[in-house]
Amino acid sequence: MEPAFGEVNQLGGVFVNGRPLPNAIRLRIVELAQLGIRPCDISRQLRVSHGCVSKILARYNETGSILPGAIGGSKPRVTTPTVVKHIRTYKQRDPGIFAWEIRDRLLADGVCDKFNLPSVSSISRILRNKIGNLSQQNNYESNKAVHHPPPQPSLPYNHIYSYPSPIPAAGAKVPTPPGVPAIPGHMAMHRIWPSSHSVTDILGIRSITEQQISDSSSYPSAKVEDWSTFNRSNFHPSTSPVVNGMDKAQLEQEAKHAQTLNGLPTVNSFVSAPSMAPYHPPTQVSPYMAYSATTSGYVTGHTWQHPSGSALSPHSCDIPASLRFKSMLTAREGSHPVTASVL
DNA sequence: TGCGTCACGGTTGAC
DNA sequence: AGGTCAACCGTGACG
Repeated sequence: MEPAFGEVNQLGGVFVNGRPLPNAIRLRIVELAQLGIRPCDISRQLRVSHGCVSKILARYNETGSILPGAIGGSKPRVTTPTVVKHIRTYKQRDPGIFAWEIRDRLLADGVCDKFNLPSVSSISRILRNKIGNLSQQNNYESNKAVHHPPPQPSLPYNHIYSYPSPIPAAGAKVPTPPGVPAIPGHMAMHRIWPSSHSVTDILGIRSITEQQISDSSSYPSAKVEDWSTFNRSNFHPSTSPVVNGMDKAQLEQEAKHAQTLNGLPTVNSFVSAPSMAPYHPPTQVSPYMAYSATTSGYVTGHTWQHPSGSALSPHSCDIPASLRFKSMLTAREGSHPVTASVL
């Protein structure tokens, strides 16, 4: 259940306890760091605790990914994809087979050893939940030739826990698991600064804005995690109306939200925490929406609406910070066209 | 003052 | 269906 309220940290930034920061913020942290902004300044500017900034940067340096890790779930201890596949095979060959027989077979065939042999109840659960009864299985068999892709190849189950496709500083590669769409570049960004010299680009706003459309994660919550979540749940892109692991309708809706925002970049629209009503969503809008991980999204949006009517902007920058930052950029980059969107 | 680290309270999702 | 557990999260405090 998503919390109805965000919390405000010591810096005045809004966060949701237990949930990752929105991608836009994470991305921005990395971008600012790449500009040479000190972590402490990033922390103040984005109103994110320095511990968090430190952690995100450290992770980025280590993995090349800005994404949070996969939250929740647990590693399959015994019911690995391979085991499931074998159980399915046994069941297909002998629909009347008992769970204990399957168990014996797994052991006899060397699929499992005595240490990772599933219990009879586990096998029953697999039969019930993952394989279904025989008639369903037969339907599956007959249908899959028409619509369904073949069962997923068994994957080493710890791939699930590997970082979702970090893009590696050195250009290397964490392979995208079969059946799993590659992570958009902005999610595991290249460590190459955009070539465009507009401040918008320098600030990464364009990439973030583009993210509005492709980034499911208005708030990473279920969204970002989807990159890993659908890994875990054997998501298969060709069997469901999803786009990159997102429900397409939801994606479109969120994209529409993003596009129908007022469009003002609001980097300067910070409302200090003390002036904020304790997160007062007008409706049952999730605070995640407020985070809408987009540059304009995380500063505007239909979400954190201050009772006075001004949009709240969790994690947005205050004016002095922005100006300070801008001057830093100017000094650093020389003169670049300053797009109005930033100011 | 800046930053790495860690305890804490929280969320999540497979089992 | 609901509890458990182990993963993750960001904050805040400490050194």
